Amino acid sequence: MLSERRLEVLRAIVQDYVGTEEPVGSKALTERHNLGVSPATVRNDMAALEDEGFIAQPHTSAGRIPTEKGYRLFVDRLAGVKPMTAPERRAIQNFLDGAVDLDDVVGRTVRLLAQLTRQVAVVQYPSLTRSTVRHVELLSLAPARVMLVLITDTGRVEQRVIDCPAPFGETSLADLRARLNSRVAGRRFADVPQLVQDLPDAFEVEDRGTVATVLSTLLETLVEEAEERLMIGGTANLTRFGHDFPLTIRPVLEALEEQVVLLKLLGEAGDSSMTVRIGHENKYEGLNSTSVVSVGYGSGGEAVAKLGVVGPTRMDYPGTMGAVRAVARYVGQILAES
Amino acid sequence: MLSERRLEVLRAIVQDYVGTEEPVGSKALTERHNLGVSPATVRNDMAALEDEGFIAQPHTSAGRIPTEKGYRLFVDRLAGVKPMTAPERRAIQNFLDGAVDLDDVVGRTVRLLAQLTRQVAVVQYPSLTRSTVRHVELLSLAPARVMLVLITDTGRVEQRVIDCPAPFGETSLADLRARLNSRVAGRRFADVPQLVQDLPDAFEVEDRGTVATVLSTLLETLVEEAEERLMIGGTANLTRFGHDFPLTIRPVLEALEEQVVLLKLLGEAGDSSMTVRIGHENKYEGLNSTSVVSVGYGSGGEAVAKLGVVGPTRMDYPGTMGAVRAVARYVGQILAES
DNA sequence: CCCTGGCACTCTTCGCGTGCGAGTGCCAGA
DNA sequence: TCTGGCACTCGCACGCGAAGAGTGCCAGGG
Repeated sequence: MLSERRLEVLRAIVQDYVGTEEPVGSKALTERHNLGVSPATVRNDMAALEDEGFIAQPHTSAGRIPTEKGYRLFVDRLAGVKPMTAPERRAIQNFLDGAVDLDDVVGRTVRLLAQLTRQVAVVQYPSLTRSTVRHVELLSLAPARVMLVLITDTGRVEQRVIDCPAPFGETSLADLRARLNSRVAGRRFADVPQLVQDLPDAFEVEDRGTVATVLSTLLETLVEEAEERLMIGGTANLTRFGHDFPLTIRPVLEALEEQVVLLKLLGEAGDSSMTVRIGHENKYEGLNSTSVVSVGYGSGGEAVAKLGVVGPTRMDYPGTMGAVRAVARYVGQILAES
Repeated sequence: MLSERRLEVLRAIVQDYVGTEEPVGSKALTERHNLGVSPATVRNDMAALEDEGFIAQPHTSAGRIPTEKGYRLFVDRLAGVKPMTAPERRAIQNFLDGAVDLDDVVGRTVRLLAQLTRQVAVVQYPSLTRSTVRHVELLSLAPARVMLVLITDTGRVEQRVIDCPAPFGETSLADLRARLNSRVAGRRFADVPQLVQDLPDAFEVEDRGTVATVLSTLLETLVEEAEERLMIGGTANLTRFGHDFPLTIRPVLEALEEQVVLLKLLGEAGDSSMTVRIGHENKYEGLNSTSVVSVGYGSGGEAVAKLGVVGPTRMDYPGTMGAVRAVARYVGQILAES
């Protein structure tokens, strides 16, 4: 078991290393933090911490740097979430408030997050599966051609053009539109299939084929578009990554281009609560030298999507977590308002 | 005036340097290309080329590398466009043929181009200034809250939530919807402002404020929508850039995130014909160490947008130009089909 | 039992001098 | 106008030594 002071030493090491990016030695530690003990004592503690695998030496005559296990302990037990200052919060709110539509909200969020954390930001579009239907619109383009427009409560809009098996009158269309909306408006996507199951029965025989086509297109759209989208930004911050550039940065850029990888990454990260994945805790090996801080955000109490940042394992965890949490909150508010 | 052989020497220098990334000396040149003359002669030619500013020496005892002026001459007079091989062309076509919608076409194009050229690819979405309005939908969310949904003939959908100055009844809403659509459906974006100008006059006094608000939001949306979008990809290829990483790569990443910069860049590049901008020919200084190869593409004879790649000035110009041209052609075909 | 000061030891880093080699410029001759 | 020869310049890799940072260990004191 590690004594209180040893944990304190670990915290000090992490903080210093994150600040300076250089291995930290016992003497420097006692000077920068008043631990109340001598360098020699700190050395003993460091030896113990190294035995436990929380810190390591790059080479024999260098100071210590935290291991992934060390960061893990730091995040779990030693560090809180650093709250944003009032001006920062105001700035966040102001910046997000100007958004005109969902794309804009996501775009602003990603820029904001990248700027606040000085790292790469990733923002997932509100998921369709967890959204509710605000409205379904049907437009007649031609006698046997209908456009289906699906609008979610988070502001996402999807549309499809449907070729009907038979001409479909305006009145039937209006009827279908009304019935459809009365059933699904305000309901969750997941529930839609059951809700519309028996809908064709309410129509004349000659219209049933068209109604069925429209419904199946609707369901199809729900499935297809449930496929998540996301936006990334702040890749220029990758240049602050480290010294051994090409090797570190390349796989990260590759991972960032593989949206599938990122979506899986965000998906794996628990529920809506804040998740920190450090180094090899990330399954995708291109991201083994990075940490990912993510959190769910949503318009109501429940998360509709995730956002987060990707940065070096050596990152300012409390600050990053604070920024991520704050941004998620305000984005949730913005979405709830619209 | 430069003799034929000297141009030949320049071409050889560019080719070798692009291949090896190392300054090329007179001896190596005579060995790798059979110029039919001795190294000493080549040295004289090199001295002349250097006097003219086409090549330079990094340091006294090193070989020569092309200057931007040298690349310019190479591109203008010494190099053709290397055509794609038949298998390559087939691969391009196959890859693009699978696209299901516009987003997919652009996404595939950007990936393809990045892969073919091993550089950063930029693809602009087809310009919307020539688009027409397919339908305008108005939905009542609350007594004084309306959602505007705009659908274009290219399949793009934009929506805005509008807070009305006064409550707006369902019948008024239906009236506005009908009048609006009868005027603007099928018309070009550019014509919409005049078409709706006198629309408020047709309504009761108490509704005019709301109608005006809706219209101004519509016009605003049209303007925003017409603003071009683009997609980039292959940023991981930036790692192949050179040795002095952080300094070179950072401004490029920053430029790539500034879509405005890129749009301007593509916009400046002449009409639809292939344009090559080398180093400082790019106005934006973050891209001063890069070359941009771009070309217009379109479904018919006319270009609707541009695409291209951003790479180091030391790039394989003939190959890159060949790939860019080929991809642009096939994308044009795909768009024409759909 | 834990903390402390001291001390010897280990490595990395940096500066410096040297030799090597690639590449050049110039010149005289064909 | 081209060619071979030759002296010259420099960047770079290498080896060496000094400096410095940091450690581990040990004996002594609270």
